[in-house]
Amino acid sequence: MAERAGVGVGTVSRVLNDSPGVARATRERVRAVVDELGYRPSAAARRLSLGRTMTLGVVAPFFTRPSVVERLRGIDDVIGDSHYDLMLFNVETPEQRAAALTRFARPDRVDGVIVISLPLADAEVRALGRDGVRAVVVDGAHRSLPHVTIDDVEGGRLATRHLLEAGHRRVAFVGDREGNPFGFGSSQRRLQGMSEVLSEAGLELPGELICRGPHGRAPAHAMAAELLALATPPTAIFAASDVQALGVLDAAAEDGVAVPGALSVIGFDDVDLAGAAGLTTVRQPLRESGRAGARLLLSVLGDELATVAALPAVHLVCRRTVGRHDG
Amino acid sequence: MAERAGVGVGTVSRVLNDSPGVARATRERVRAVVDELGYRPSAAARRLSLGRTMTLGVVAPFFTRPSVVERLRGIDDVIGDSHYDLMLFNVETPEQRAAALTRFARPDRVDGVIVISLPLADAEVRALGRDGVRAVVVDGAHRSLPHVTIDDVEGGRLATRHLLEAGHRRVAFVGDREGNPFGFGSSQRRLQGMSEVLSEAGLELPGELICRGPHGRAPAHAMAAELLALATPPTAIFAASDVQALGVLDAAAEDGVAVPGALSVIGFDDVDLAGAAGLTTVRQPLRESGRAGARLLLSVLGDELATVAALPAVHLVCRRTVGRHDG
DNA sequence: GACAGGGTCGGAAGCGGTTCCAATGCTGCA
DNA sequence: TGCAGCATTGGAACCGCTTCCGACCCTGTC
Repeated sequence: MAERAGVGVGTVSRVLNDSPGVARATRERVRAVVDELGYRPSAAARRLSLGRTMTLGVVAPFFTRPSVVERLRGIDDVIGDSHYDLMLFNVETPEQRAAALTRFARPDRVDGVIVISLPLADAEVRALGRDGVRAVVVDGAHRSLPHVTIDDVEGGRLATRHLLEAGHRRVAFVGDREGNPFGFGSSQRRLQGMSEVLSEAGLELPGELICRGPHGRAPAHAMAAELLALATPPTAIFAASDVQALGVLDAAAEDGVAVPGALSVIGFDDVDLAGAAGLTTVRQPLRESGRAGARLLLSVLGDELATVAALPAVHLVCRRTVGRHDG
Repeated sequence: MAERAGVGVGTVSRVLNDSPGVARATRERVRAVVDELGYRPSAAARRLSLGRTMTLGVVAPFFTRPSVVERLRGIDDVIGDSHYDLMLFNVETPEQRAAALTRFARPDRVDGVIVISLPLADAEVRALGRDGVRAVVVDGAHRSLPHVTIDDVEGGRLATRHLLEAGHRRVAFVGDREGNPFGFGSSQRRLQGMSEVLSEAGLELPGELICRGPHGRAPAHAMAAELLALATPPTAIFAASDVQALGVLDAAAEDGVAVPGALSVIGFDDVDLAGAAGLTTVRQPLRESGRAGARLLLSVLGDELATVAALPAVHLVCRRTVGRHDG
């Protein structure tokens, strides 16, 4: 913006930023020249000068999980309406995980990050704080970080009670491996809710009925196949996610086990896939959690006074994969 | 990086960028100090100085279409391994569409953009060129832009032939509205393939069997309901996307029309949902198209000599929604 | 021994904004 | 009429990096 408007650089800057202290006439003249020239200030220069990037990052085990996509939608709902740009960092390997924190989540790139489904170590959180990168966690928690989570334990209870009410007594669990670097404490907590309900009902949960492995449809398929091959196979399986429930369904189909006739299956999340597959599941507010996380980050950054509304509670969505069992 | 290493700023820069002209001893000394101090150069300053952002943008009607998510996966596969950051811009309204081009796709934010499923006007392409923002198009085409597309017409033929071979003679089409600002020439081209095959077979395609409306499951549901309410309803429906096919399935379920007994349905894309719903569909290489688009952009930017491999051709995936019709 | 020329290196300028401070012009009041 | 004080404005300094140019040191050559 050559000072073709006949004013100083300072004045142009003030006009563009709606800063006070510019006479109305001047302001209008500058504006006229600005859109006559189609002038757009350089975001790059602005970032350097301001020391803020006006960019927010999302770090997530991204495309491998439909639940994450749904959360991203929620995040975009909010960020899209703000003045921030949205940057993505996908994590699928330990190297990427490290890179996300050391190279991507830095103040010269982003003002803040939303971390999805990734447990953060204390040292990592400290590093973030030291660098001045604000962070919030979605589907996870850290003592010193704002976070949004759902009641996974309750979700586990809901699912299990539903199975029990349908008459099942021998139910198995298929979930994520504990303590993996990309984990999912959530899987473990869902199992916990399950255990609670089971033991309240005076039922056993033998180790052979607890399967944990890598996330994904195929691994779940394999685990379910083992369950079905047991001398006394379970009559119902609770999967810690819909994707895994689909894997269980695959195994049942392969073995010719009727669902819900011979085997009942219940999932968790209620992603689109679950609806299409007619899967009974525990619904968690995925998109809303993304929105809440984004709002949280904006408010931490001081950009929004907005209150972050409470998330809807988890609840059961009954479809066609749970049937009565009278044993 | 205070010049604690006892060298000038120029030297530090040269070391960090592996530029020549630095004595090996000096280079090593600087490197030592760098990681002793945990020093990281500021991306913001670098961008300003370089005049490049080392950031790539994706502009897409993002979260509303699972096919787009799949393409994004492919894009991330490639960009994640490059030196570029990935920025996202979601388009769902005409305002967002305009903003994407005037505010987001600018040289101070991104070096290049991948435009997905959005038809670009000549003026828009010119503006991009003038600003020096490189662009490639995925699922779309523009005379003067590199692009990756599949053979939609052939896909339409494939689907229709399959239906014809199953004995159907009265088949309908459910697709996207023509010429919408977020369109999808692809829908139209798929219809074209359908028409070709139909007329080669000496069959009619009356206007009442061609339904076009907004993209999405619900609108497709509504359109299919109208088709089913016809005096002589179609015995098969070709939907221009899986999402729309799902909507057709919804309508059938609502009306108690058996699929594939009384109605056959075939979709397009083969997204996860299709598999879960047992939908017969035409598979297009979504993820690969994302990868190809990203490679194309990198090569346009001169960052990659990589050849962009040809995409696999579209082909039929037969599942459970197409049945024989003997009329 | 003087000098040309290559290898290294230091640091000023420049990228394009924001912001702070000083300068200017007016207004109102004593 | 003189001056304090506010509104407005211009522009230097600065953000942290890259790059270009000039300086310096050494070597080899005649």
